[in-house]
Amino acid sequence: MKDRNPVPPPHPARDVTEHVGYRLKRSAAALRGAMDKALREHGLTVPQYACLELLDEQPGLSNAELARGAFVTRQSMNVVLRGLQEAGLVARPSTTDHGRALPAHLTEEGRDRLDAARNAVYAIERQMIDAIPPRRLTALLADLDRMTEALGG
Amino acid sequence: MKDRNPVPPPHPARDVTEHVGYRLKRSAAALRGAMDKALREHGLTVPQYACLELLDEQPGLSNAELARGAFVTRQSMNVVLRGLQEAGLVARPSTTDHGRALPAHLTEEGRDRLDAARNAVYAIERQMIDAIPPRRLTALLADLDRMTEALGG
DNA sequence: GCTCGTATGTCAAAATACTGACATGAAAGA
DNA sequence: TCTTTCATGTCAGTATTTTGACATACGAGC
Repeated sequence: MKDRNPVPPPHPARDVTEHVGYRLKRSAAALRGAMDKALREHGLTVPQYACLELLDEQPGLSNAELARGAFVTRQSMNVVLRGLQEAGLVARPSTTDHGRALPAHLTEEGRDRLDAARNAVYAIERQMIDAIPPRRLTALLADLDRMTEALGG
Repeated sequence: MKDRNPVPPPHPARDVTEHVGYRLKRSAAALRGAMDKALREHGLTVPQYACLELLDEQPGLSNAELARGAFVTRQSMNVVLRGLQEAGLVARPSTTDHGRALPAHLTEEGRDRLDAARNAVYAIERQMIDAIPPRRLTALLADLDRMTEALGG
């Protein structure tokens, strides 16, 4: 019978639910759930919304760039992009004169749909912000960034 | 031609990458990626690891309880649980004398595998913790909790 | 010119997760 | 007791995401 190998926890915690990773995942899951629900009324999924938002800010992004911006693989974003094109929200040329990357951009309808959905998403963002002391918002963002960078994200 | 409907952002931000939701998702994605990579060497997926960790701490949890603890649906956890049972890491009675919930528990091999994988996961946890000022760790956890609760998570 | 390395778009297949649905078991209330 | 309500386990189907692979296109270095 082998002995168990008790690993000292990274910080004082009585159980896994007190670990940073667990809390982070829980918050992300709550956010995802709230966004799923809110965006469903606008006929959009979370990756679709993320794609529209990125394109609104940076028209001409390629599929690979959108994938990195939305934290999914190129292949997943490709599927998302096809759906958005089929829905008439995004347009993309079939060829390009330089390189392989095909620059995507929003259509008029895409912008309208994004504007409508943004209200719902911003309401969620506000819920999160209002839940924490205003003084700590910048610190929170900075800490999230530091963790992300430490993980090579 | 319709006018666009500019929605005032929830807090001063030049672009979406400065929104709380975006940062949160990015951190969670980085964590997920790091855990995926680390756990692959131990032949485990993230949901599988989460399941083992929950069962180590609370033996006898049912499928539904594990699902809630790992932030997935009952159906998804059912697949995970089947895989772990097939791999001999988890055991579950086929019947029970009271109720429908079937209490799961780790096997000897399951505990060994968990102990091995925990080292890798704790190293990641430590990377995150070391990246932020020690004084802010408690505040960070509290803020994450407040956001989660605000979102009904 | 040529090769090597890197980045991109896309196809195919598998893995993973979800929604919808149904039957079972237990607790609470009329 | 009977009914209602709720939680659970599980099946089926669908949707989503990932891994693996390949061809293409550019730039750096020789």
